Amino acid sequence: MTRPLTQTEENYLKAIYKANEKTKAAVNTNTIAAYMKTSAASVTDMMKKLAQKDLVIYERYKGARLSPTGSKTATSVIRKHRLWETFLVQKLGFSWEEVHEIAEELEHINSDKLITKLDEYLGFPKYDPHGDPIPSADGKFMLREQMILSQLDVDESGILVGVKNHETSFLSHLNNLNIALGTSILIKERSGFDKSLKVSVSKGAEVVLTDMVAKNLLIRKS
Amino acid sequence: MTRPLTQTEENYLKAIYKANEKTKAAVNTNTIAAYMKTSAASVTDMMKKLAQKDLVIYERYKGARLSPTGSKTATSVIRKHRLWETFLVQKLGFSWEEVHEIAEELEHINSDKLITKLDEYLGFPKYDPHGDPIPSADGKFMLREQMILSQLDVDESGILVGVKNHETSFLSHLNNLNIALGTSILIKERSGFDKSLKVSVSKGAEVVLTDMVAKNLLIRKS
DNA sequence: ATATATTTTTAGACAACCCTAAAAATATCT
DNA sequence: AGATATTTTTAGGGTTGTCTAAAAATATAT
Repeated sequence: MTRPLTQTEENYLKAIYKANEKTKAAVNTNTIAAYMKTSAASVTDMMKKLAQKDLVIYERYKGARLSPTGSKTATSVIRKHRLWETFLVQKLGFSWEEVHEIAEELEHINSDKLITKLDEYLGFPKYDPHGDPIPSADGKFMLREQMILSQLDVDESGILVGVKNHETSFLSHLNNLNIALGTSILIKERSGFDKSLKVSVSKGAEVVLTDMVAKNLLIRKS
Repeated sequence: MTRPLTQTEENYLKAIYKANEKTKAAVNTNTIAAYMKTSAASVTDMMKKLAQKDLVIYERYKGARLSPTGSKTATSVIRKHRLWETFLVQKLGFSWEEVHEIAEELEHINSDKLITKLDEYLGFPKYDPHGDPIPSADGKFMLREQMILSQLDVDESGILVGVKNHETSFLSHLNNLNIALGTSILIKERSGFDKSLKVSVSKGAEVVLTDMVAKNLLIRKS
């Protein structure tokens, strides 16, 4: 009788997943606490519990990594999150900065059939409204060539395929600049002083992007 | 700082709502316990808590009724449940006996905007896939003339507009008989012995309905 | 390498929701 | 009305997930 995980447990797994996506090294207690906006003590408690359920590999004072099962679970939650975000934007007409919070709730709904049907209904999307890849049912991510806008040279151009920052304020800022997924961006000038870029957006309006913005834009060179 | 209700609290309110829909009288502790599949002791605890939050009017040993706020909340949860059921059937292609459980989870997602947009996406449906009325955002139900199939006389006919029983087994039974919402049913014969009915379905096949089935079919006379 | 700072764990406690068993209140029967 | 049966509440306790404060382990600095 393996009972389903609680939302909290799923969120811890997701936090660990996101924290070590690249490194695969063990994640600190404090790092998890920051992700979860909770205390280190609570994290320790939860790591013991998740380790006992074989979802996490945990050594005291050394941090935690996901077990294969834990990793599969985390990926499945991310899949659900991104499919729901896609639904909210494509079908219900939400804008990309509104959907994260709602999807944080929807991702915990428990029904494989629901997700299978939702995926089908959406036409098996490979990327969500922020350009993040949607893992397939067996946990595989679609990878793509991408680079950060700040790495482009003057006179080079790219198409926006993703964003590294998902905060509402950042996404709204892009809305104001008329920058969305698929928008083409051509670098016109780079300031030697603060690295800010003058770019032309969709072969039209010229706008200035601070380096802080440019660092968060993922593009495919065009 | 009114924090949102927990799923459990919402489910208790829904249970009280359903238990006294007609009578409006106070609901027994044991009745609520049966609905919630929990112990009477737990119900007493919860009633104290809900009374303290002004969601329920509760007198010890006398049972509970919903306060205006409690009633509004219960109605809103029912609205969400029925809209999600409609979505699952109409958009994702679920069959009517599969959707209740999933909607039990979806009904607790917290976003007014989500429900507003879902309602619009579905074309402001007035009835869910079981024929139950979907309350409007301000809590009003669309009422309709309806009667129970067993009340019809021989040679009278009606259109199925709802079902009183929502169990999977009952709904599957209707599927097997080719009876769905909108199906027209004409009474051909009534047995004097066990009140079973011989009916013709959609002006075609003749089938026999036991009284137990006929009692659970809501029809509009045609 | 020893002291200091940081990180992590343990200890003890609280809130939400659940339980069983016993006590109290109410209802029913004769 | 008195006895019995039923319903409801109280008492005491368990689990999950949270917290703060103190103790223990590890890392850093001089």
